[in-house]
Amino acid sequence: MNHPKTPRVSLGQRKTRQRDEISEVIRSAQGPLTVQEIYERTQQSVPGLGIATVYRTLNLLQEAEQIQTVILPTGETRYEMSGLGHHHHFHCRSCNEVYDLDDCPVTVQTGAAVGEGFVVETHELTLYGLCPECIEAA
Amino acid sequence: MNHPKTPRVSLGQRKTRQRDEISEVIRSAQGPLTVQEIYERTQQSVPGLGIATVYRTLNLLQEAEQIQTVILPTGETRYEMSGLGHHHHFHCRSCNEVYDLDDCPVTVQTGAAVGEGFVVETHELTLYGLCPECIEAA
DNA sequence: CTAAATGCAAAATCTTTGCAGCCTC
DNA sequence: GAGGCTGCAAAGATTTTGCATTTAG
Repeated sequence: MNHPKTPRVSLGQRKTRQRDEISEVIRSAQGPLTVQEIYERTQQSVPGLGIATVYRTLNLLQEAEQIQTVILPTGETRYEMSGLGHHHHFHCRSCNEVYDLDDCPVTVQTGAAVGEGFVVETHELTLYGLCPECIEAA
Repeated sequence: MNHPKTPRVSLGQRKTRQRDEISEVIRSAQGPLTVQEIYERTQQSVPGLGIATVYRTLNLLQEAEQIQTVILPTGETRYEMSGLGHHHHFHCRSCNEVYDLDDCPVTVQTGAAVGEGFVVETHELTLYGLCPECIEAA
């Protein structure tokens, strides 16, 4: 019996500086970030990192359910780590910063709010206003 | 004194079939429509109407505050007539149809939900689930 | 070494804009 | 008629993809 070269069936992904840094930037943020923010922040530790790599990595992390997309009612797309549980966001209209909310102020009276026959499974909420820093600065 | 030709200062916009139809399509919808939906529906009464005209008219109507943009948490941009008052939307995850809600199930406890120092001025809510037709079809 | 990951640039989307001809007013 | 409006096509903006090269394992 001969020794067939073990066919390396490596399905796993590789660990790279780029991916590590992109993950880290998202993980250490206090709220969801835009692609541009992620791109700019990763430049500091991994100069030359391409925007395509950011997009590719974001899609990967999303499929791996390590991060999730947050699309604000303004149309702005942002990314944050998943596993934060049910929560919503506060969007400061002055500095544009987005904060995570701990509480959910929504109580959905299933039929009432919509009309008979609708089944509400989930909801998305975004609050707008001014954050403490912008109020102070005003 | 001579008679200078009265300079026609017509700042107003003109009434055209295209604009009429785009307005009408939005006004007669039961919920916010996508650009494609508006485009397709107008083709029926005004064949040849270009997509650029749809975009231009949507921007016009928006500046005139006759319609407003609705961006769903999926990233889908839709348009609906304004003057509907404070309301939210129900998005059917099966047929993708969007319905207007009459009731607002959100009671924001200003400080509580966010933390001290935040001032909540407004909010956006989208409910997800199944509409009556899709439940029936299931 | 081998194949996955990267960076660059080209391609694919979606939306806006320039321009010649058309149509309101 | 004059100037706004339209349709077409080109230009932007954003995200994805192809490919040669680099790099992790």
